[in-house]
Amino acid sequence: MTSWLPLSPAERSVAIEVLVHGPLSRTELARRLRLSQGSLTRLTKPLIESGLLVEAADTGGAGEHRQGRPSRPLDIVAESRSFLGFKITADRVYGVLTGLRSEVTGRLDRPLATHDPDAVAALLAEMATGLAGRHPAPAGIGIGVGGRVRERAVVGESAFLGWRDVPLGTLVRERTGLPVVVENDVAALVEAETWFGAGRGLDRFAVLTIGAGIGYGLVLGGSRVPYEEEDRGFGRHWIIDPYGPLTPEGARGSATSLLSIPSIRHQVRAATGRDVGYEEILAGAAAGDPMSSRVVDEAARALGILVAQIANFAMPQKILLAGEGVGLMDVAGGTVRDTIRSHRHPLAAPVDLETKVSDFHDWARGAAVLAIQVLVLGRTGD
Amino acid sequence: MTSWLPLSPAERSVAIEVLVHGPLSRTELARRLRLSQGSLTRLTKPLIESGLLVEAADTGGAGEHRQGRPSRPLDIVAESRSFLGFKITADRVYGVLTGLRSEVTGRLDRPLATHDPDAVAALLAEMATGLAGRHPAPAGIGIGVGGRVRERAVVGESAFLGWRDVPLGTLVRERTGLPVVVENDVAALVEAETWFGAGRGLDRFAVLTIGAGIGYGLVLGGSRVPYEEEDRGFGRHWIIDPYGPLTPEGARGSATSLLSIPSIRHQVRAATGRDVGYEEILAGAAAGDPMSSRVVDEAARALGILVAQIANFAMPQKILLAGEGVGLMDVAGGTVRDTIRSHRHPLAAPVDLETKVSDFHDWARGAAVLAIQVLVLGRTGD
DNA sequence: CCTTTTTTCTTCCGATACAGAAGTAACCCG
DNA sequence: CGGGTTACTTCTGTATCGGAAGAAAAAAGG
Repeated sequence: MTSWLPLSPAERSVAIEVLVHGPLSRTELARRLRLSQGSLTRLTKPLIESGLLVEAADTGGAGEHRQGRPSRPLDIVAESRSFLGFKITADRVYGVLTGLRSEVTGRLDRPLATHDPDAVAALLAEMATGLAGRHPAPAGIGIGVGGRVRERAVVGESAFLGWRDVPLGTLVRERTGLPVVVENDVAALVEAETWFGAGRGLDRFAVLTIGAGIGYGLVLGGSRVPYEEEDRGFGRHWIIDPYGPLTPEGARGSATSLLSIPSIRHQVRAATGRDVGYEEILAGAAAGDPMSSRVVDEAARALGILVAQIANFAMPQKILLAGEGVGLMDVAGGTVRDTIRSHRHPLAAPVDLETKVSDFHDWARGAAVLAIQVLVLGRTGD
Repeated sequence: MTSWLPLSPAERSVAIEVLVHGPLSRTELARRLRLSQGSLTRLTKPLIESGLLVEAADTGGAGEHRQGRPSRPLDIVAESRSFLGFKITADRVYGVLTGLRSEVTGRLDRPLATHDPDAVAALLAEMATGLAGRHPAPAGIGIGVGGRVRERAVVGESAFLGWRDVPLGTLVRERTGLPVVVENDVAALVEAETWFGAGRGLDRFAVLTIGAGIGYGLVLGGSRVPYEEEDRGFGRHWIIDPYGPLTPEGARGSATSLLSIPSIRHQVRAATGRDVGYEEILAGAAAGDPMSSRVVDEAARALGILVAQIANFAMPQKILLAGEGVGLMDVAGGTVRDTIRSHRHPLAAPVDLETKVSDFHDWARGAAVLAIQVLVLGRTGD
């Protein structure tokens, strides 16, 4: 799995800086990377010749500079390569086609009829052909799976697919002829947000996902901290309230049983006997329905405690809430914020909390970013 | 505050590696620092000539090597420089004299009659003279203070001393003529443990101190994460059990009110009417006294929850419990460990927990380590 | 006891990459 | 049109590294 271009470490740092932080002039790059201007001329020359960078059209006439020779911002040729990203769920596969900046240029999703590894690989290959279409061949494929992934290639264990030691990377590579990177879905989303999203340029950054389960990722010094239990079941044993609700998933009063979408629906169903959708429960709480309000309020307090604990112990500069369940913040954001405050030291810096609703295509985009990192820029991973 | 020697970055990394990881041969150093053997000859030569390093006496005949030319381990000349470290408490000042490896070669403590900054500085200067004795002049002084410290020189705010913006570094430097580094006491202890203690060689490392208050420090990638509320009052707003005890210090059910030594004594006093010492309470719990057992047991569970949360969210490779209150682990270590387990994912890596009883001279030693880092090796700090 | 092997350390050389200085280019302003 | 200003390029000296080859120090083997 060799890198696209043989880049020296300094060249790579230039490429990453431009890729992540938009068009930058050589002088600005020299300042950021603490190199001399002369070095920047030397480093950028081969990158431009190889077609990875271009001198941007013009300063844009933004009136930024007053006098002197105008700067020549350099930009990544985002369209020069394309990447595929996939997210596999229990009953559906979501795929996106992106450029180097991880801008989505195509999306697709297909039902997943069987969990047989070969069939899944075949479906991915078929979707790859469909997505790539008449574009030039993509440079690589990233795949996000809920479960444990080893060496960015083998799915060690995935409960919802019933997989154990499935060499998904090899299976897909054989069918597409493209390099493949497989990673845990939460890990992929975290990396994507670190490079192109909320965590851009930060040193310490945390992501909490709310969906079918609770996911957590911590980024320190630009790289994600690996941990043993990264799996959908992460939050099942984070006990927030020992007297909290008991649901089919997770220990009593755990983050999963208080916050995950299935658990919230379970609680409402257990109390009312009706099967209500998540969005409907949120709407009910907003409208003042007592049963929904009680469950949503409890979830909001749990989320506040969780965020406060992350802020207290891991001390990230920013926390991102992502996933399908963050609509909770729209309905009960005030409760969440109040709870955070009451569980933080009054002198502590306020928590920089960002919310981002993400659908399954966003998860697929995260996987594509992983392919960009590994294949183009030669990041070997952890 | 210039560095002792003008070391190049590569030379500095060699010096630090030898300082922290004991005597090492050139070959071993080359392996660790990913340099060629030739470079190591070049880098070590001036360090040996300047007297900072020496070739250790012999391999020690440890029978380590089978054949071939025996290696020549290099070692820091620990005695070549000495350092002073001080810890200031409300009623007493503790001081130590150490070598480069932070080995203590002298200790002293004096009552603190007044909190007047000039008087404190004068006392420190007097103790410095007493400690240095007939040794050659120390290379620098480190001072640890509970409270906020700015730029490693000015005590921004210290509640127990009643100080605000006291330029302690300057005051002591003027009286001793030596370079001075001032830092928060917990921060200093954390740095010391990172370099020479439990956190040696680790990438992610957490320290939790139990004493008059609760302190916390997180080290990521070799450097400590700075945070706003670093102060004795850190744990006052970590709510562990909302229905927990209410004590004079800290919010109801906070880490401080459940775990700190004054709060534990307060709880026993409130229940029995007698003023009992901390050690006596621990002994009582061990002997089965119901009142002490109840308080100690609750504290142990709180500690377990705290450690589990740190492990869950900050994911350090090791957690060190330090301070005067860690005797709790001897009496109720089982409860602590059980609680940690129940608040962790079953698949999560077991928490590497180390306990270290520390007295006030250990805090002073931490401050001395800070002086070593800053003055000898030119670490500018954060 | 001398040679071979093995490992450590040193010496030397060439390649690389950097900073800094000086020069060139591009644009504004009067 | 020339000075001022800023961006970029070219050039050169230097620092630092890796790699090859050699010297040193010990064990192993005849």
